[in-house]
Amino acid sequence: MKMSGGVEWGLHCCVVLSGAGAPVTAAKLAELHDVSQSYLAKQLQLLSRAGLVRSTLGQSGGYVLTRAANEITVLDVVEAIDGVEPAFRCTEVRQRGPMAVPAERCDTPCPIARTMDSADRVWRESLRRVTIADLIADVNRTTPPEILAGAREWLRA
Amino acid sequence: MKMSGGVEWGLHCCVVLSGAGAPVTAAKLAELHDVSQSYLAKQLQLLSRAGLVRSTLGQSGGYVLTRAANEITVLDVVEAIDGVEPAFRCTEVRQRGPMAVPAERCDTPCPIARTMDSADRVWRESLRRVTIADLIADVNRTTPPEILAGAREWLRA
DNA sequence: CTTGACTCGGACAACTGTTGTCCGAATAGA
DNA sequence: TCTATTCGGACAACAGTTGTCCGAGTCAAG
Repeated sequence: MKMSGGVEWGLHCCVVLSGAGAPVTAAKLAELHDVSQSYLAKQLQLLSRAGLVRSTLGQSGGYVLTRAANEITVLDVVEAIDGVEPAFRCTEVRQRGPMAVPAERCDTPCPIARTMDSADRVWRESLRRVTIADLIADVNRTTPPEILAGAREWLRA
Repeated sequence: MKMSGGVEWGLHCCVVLSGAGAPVTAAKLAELHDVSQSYLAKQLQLLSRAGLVRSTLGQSGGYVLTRAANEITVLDVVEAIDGVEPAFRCTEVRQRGPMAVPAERCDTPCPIARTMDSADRVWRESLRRVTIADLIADVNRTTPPEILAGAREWLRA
């Protein structure tokens, strides 16, 4: 089980976008994070489709967050890039084979599916509790101020 | 993000093995669940490596649980088949690019990684709370008794 | 004790999904 | 009007998972 690597990039991009007041291009975001520009563009498309960022075309265009940082949860980004499908999907094994349980007796979901579903729910709930604003606060607290200022300046240029 | 489909099979096998007193062959388990015999064998190998089941060779051989059903958690099976690696892996983007944070200033993990780690922990904790015995109790409560008896008989034959 | 048939175990392909790249359509500014 | 610059979706390469096979080892019966 592996989450898409684009989730990490997407979250970093949201943090950066929140700090910059003006639109930032995909190329700049890619260079800043030292990742493939073309591939990061795809992740930004996913964020755009999900309505988390808005893109403006032409000169001096780029990406901007559509909401305030404290209105965007980590779960929003994860689901936008990695999808909303739960990791476990019940295939109803109990309805197959020589000792199959008839479908009309399967009104309640399989206990295995229920267990997985419950775990998935607490996982998502945990991610929903953290917002981009929380991440930013943590970054501001743990990274040297001169680097933060440098990054802000580098983005402007 | 998608969990290996073998996890579902492995859990069903554990439930069945717990009910049968004698060793059950991979072929029988595959036929009972109507899944590929060769592929299920691989999942059983993983369970064997993890020490959850013990295999006996030769005639009248097969698989048996090594512990009582209430001593095996769902998480045990998930980690045996799907691996113990967390879904999210931090690639330390902050240490890359033109505004890289020097490694010696990165003693605390990235807030993104911390968030993901925390979610992963509650997910695993949720799965650890449920044992095979719990699943069996649920199955016994929700499936028609005649089918349970039939399956037990079918396994013996 | 010999034989024989049956078991699991690891090595070998096929396939789906993710990762990565490219060029065209559309846009804002000069 | 024109040009430079932007994003967006279509096109390959790679990896991991899924699926299959045959050989080594083992127990039971004769």
